[in-house]
Amino acid sequence: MIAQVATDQPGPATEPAALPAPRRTQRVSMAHVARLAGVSSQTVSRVSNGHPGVGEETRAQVLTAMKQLGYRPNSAARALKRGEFRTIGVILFTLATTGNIRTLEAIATSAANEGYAITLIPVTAPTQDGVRGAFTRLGELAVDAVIVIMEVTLADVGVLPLPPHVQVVVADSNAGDRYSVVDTDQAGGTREAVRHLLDLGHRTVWHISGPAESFAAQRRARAWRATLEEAGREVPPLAAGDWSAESGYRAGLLLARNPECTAVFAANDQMALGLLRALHEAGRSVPHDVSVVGFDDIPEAGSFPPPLTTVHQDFAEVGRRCVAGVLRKMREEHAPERGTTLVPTHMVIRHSTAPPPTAPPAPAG
Amino acid sequence: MIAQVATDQPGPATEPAALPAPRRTQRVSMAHVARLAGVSSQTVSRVSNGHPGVGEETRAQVLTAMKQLGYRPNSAARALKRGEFRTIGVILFTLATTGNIRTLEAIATSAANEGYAITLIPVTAPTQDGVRGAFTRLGELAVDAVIVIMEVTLADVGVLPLPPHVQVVVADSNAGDRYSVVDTDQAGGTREAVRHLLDLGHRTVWHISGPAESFAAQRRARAWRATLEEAGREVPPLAAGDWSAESGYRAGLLLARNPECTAVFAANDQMALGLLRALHEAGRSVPHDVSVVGFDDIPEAGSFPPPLTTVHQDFAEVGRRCVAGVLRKMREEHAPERGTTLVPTHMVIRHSTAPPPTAPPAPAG
DNA sequence: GTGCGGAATGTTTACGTAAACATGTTGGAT
DNA sequence: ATCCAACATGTTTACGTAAACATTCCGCAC
Repeated sequence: MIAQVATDQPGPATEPAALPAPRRTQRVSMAHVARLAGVSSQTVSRVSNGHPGVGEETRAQVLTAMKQLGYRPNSAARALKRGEFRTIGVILFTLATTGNIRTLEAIATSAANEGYAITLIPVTAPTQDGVRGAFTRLGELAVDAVIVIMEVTLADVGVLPLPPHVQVVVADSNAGDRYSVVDTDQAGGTREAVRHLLDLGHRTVWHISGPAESFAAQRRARAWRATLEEAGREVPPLAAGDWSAESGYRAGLLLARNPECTAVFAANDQMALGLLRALHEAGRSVPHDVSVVGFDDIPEAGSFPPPLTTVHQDFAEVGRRCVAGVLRKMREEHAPERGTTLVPTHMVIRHSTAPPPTAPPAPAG
Repeated sequence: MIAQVATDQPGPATEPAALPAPRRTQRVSMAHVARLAGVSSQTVSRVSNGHPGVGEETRAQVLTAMKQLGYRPNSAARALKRGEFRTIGVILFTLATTGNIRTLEAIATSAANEGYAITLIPVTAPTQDGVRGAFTRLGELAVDAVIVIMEVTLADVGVLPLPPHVQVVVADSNAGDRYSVVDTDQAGGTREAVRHLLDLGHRTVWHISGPAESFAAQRRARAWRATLEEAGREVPPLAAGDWSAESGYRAGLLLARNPECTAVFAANDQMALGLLRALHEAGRSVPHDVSVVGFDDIPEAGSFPPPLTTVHQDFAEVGRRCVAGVLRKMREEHAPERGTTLVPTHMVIRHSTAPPPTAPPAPAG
């Protein structure tokens, strides 16, 4: 039963001349190491896991044998025995948006710090089938817990069909009543942005929103409206974008024609970029004629013409909290806690905002 | 031995009132399904894997039992038995660059199509320790093959310390003599870009390069130089950037002061954006005074002021080829093929390029 | 000297699945 | 009536690991 091996000792650069031996079954197992070291496989296991109760000399022998054979623990067997994979699945709909990417990166980093690996489960279509497919695969996947980055309202799904026994944390969603949700404080950030423009003396603030299906876009638009209403300002018609710079440009072309419009809050930096181009082409200077605020603070924002005032999101913190949350849930087993955790934002003021052309020194009336 | 279960039947919404039963061991196995369906576990296995030779009626019974118990195959056991995980590991150094992200996305998509999942292995530091750490984890990870996205020269590593029995494909590297490498045709794309500017009548082309450690940056810079030399043009001093828009801006401030400089090739679109801002601030109009070409064709490029002429990379194709390559290697076992596959680029001509101010109708002399 | 505790190591077993092999059952050809 | 395919299903076993339990050996207290 142990025979098969031999062939494969990964010795130092013994390039096999012509036909390499038939491979496949020749993984080195504890049994091989044990045989070579002249001990039982249990002892190898103990050494491999750093358990105490192994003699100094024996341990050294085993270590040598392991190195010599190039032994690698078999994670499948290990997972089977232990009942856990030390892996977190991440379900997301696209890697095309800045937010998702940065959240993913942060999740990967924090997970790595905790000794967990990340398995990516892309969902092709944001439909019931798409999600169901992802979760079906997921159910069979080597994963202990799942983080769903669900930035979009599902076309035809009310509830996520989650597999049993897998803990879930959702980033960027409104499912706080059903799952644990970690999200950026969209409302807070938006409020800051709008207030900043109002405080500069603008009568009101226009808005280019993200796509209607996006939770973040919805929340930013709602908070924009609410902030204006609270301040007793007129709420101008909303320009609907789709996150892309191109859509910001198109919205900007309209806005640029309206001399009333002196302050615009774009729901993300890319659309702000498109807006900037539209304003530039229309001959309206930023920030002298029109002030612009974005959202996200992408790395390029500081190099826009002109450098963009925007709302900075702490994606790293979102990632950290997602991982922490999911691990806590795993360990505590019970109490499938729900509710939403908000990660605060802060404004980065650069050169795309200024008082309006006819700057009234006191708050307008 | 089968006892443990019972507690957990995920029946339709039977919300347990107060304390949920102690969990952990109660995963539903084939044995449970078999018992409920009144068959042997082997029959369950056959149904689960869609093997033939199971009676219609029996199959239906088993299916019912599976649904009723919420059975999920245990991937650890499956992997252990089959000797494969149906998972590909992806090692990368950062998710901060457009190229990496888009390649990753493409890899994830193609892998999913092939029924493979993706495990992310971020390397924190591009040093020997960092890489070694990643590969150590990797060795214990549930992965059948690895794709390395190595866009950067390792500070202190000559050769990748790869674990045995794991097939590898490298994206974006110069390790073609050691591994299979899939890369964008950097040289071809650069040549096109430079020739485009030359053909418009510019005497020569300036270059803002990426960071020195980046393979792609190296290759783009080299091809730029080579193309100019082939055409017998003067090679202006190279401006070194670091991919960021900010660095493009800094380089642009210098370039803008030089009236000789009428055409610039930036090694990526972000730097081109910074350059655009610098030129704009310096009062030099694009494309009338200066022509600019970027590289990558990021989604925003079409919305730059002005829309950027750039070299489009087919990241999806890179991803597809990486996955295809690594799977082929796995299946064919033998012949660890090496060499580099190049994915072609194509130019996207927008509005940032035009003939030079003093447009000579014939090729300049 | 006897016995007992504890350290070092070995043996058994189970994790859940699926290949390989074994058994049983049916119906059609002879 | 008999026998043998062909099919449906059951039984055994192994994958590599690690917990639980068993054994051996030593030294020290009495």
